[in-house]
Amino acid sequence: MATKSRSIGREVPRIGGTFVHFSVANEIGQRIVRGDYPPGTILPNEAEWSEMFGVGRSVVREAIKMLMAKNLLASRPKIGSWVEPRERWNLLDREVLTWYAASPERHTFLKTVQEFRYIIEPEAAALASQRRSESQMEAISKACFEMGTARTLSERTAADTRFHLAILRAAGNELLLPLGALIDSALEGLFVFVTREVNDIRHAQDLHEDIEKSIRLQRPDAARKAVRRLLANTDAIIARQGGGRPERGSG
Amino acid sequence: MATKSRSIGREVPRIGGTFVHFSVANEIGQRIVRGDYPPGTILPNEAEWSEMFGVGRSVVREAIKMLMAKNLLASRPKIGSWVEPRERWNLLDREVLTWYAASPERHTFLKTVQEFRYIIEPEAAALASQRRSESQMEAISKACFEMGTARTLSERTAADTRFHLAILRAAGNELLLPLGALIDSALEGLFVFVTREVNDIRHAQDLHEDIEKSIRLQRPDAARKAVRRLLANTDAIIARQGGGRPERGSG
DNA sequence: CGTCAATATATTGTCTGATAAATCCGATAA
DNA sequence: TTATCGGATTTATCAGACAATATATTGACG
Repeated sequence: MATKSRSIGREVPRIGGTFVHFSVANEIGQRIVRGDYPPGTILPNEAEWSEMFGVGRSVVREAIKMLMAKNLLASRPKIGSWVEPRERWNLLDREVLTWYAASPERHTFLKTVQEFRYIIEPEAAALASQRRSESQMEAISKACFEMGTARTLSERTAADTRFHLAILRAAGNELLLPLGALIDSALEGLFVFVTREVNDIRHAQDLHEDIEKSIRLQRPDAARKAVRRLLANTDAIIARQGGGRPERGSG
Repeated sequence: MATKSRSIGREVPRIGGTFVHFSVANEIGQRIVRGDYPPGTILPNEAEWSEMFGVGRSVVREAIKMLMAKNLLASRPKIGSWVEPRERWNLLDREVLTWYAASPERHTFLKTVQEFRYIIEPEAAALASQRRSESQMEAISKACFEMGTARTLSERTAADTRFHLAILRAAGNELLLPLGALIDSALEGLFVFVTREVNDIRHAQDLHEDIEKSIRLQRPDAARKAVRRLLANTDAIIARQGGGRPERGSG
């Protein structure tokens, strides 16, 4: 026997922490969202997963429980586990979003997220204009400033994320906070589209500063409109760079 | 010894299905959201939960994994499990919402949800006006009609929920679907406030029909405004009935 | 007496094996 | 043909063990 199970976890790519059940949940979750197992499909049973990944059954079970908590699947004795209909998925869950963003449908994902941002962010900015505390304003301004002085693209994206998150926070409605994950994955997904043209960067920065100013001056309506302009600009960049590649489905 | 563990599960109230780990997750999750264990608190360890609820350790672990998936807690060897900062909670998760709605802070919850609905629902209705298919329109109209003909209050609430859900669906953005849980718990929480006055019911029904009509006639702007009127009406009812009881915090 | 390193200890992480419960499916009988 | 019963499969749950890890204590050394 010897090193029978020493290769554990080599099969499944390690992700957060080094805990095996996380990796397993990640792997199975990703497969589901990616479409490997369409809704209604009966998944491999626990013993099969266990052997497939080279981990104990308890690990598989805990991973499955995590996915059940996100409504990606459900299970019953004698039946096994099956993928839930897409309607039931907790799409707004951070990890599910990440898996979606990494799936073949990432273009659809990006489009959907962008549209969703049009719903959320203008109102969030408007609320922030009315409610932001001084320290919240500072956080917003700081992130905006750091966007301008960032030296690398990823630094800029990080500051960009902080900026939008700070606005959500300042809006003073805690239900908005989980949507930070959304913006997070959106900006990350946008990364490839983002232009390096100096003029475009300058313009984008101006648009961000418009938002910052509106919130600072406590002008909800101006903030709303400024956010819409920023989103429209982003859409334009996506269309310009990614427009040549038609997606399957509704052309 | 004899019936040592025969009383299993009697300790913890059974909820969904009859599965013990669900009940345990429910109990612990509810306690956390309710505030029994404030963020940062180290929770009882697995052995203690196990004994406390009279269930096996694996059940406790699976329950904890479910709560970890909702970002309510995290854990490390030697440390134990601790409650995550509220900012990280997946507040938009169906079960978390349910626990929140049942907590002592349910009034705050209701206020927050109502405000959130102002952000989401007008835009959802506007999108639905533009995109609804015929069958989606049918679902909306049917729910609206059934609200009018409902004979009991709970029947009416059920139809009300179906109505708002159908609009979300018709909006054609899948990220909106998880928010159905939000509306669900909102209407359930509103139940106690809802008036039985015939005039009020008549008025509320008119407001719903305005929305239905706007979507049917594909008038986004009218739909948006109609939804805002409905929400304002709801707010007024809450204020009228619950206004006498001042909440702690910002009066 | 103070600082640093080794060690003890407590807790989760993981594995293994066994029993219980639930449900589907087929066989058997009316 | 139908209804009932039993077998088989899968998850649900329990139990006990060892591994990994991080805190806390303790001891040695300066």
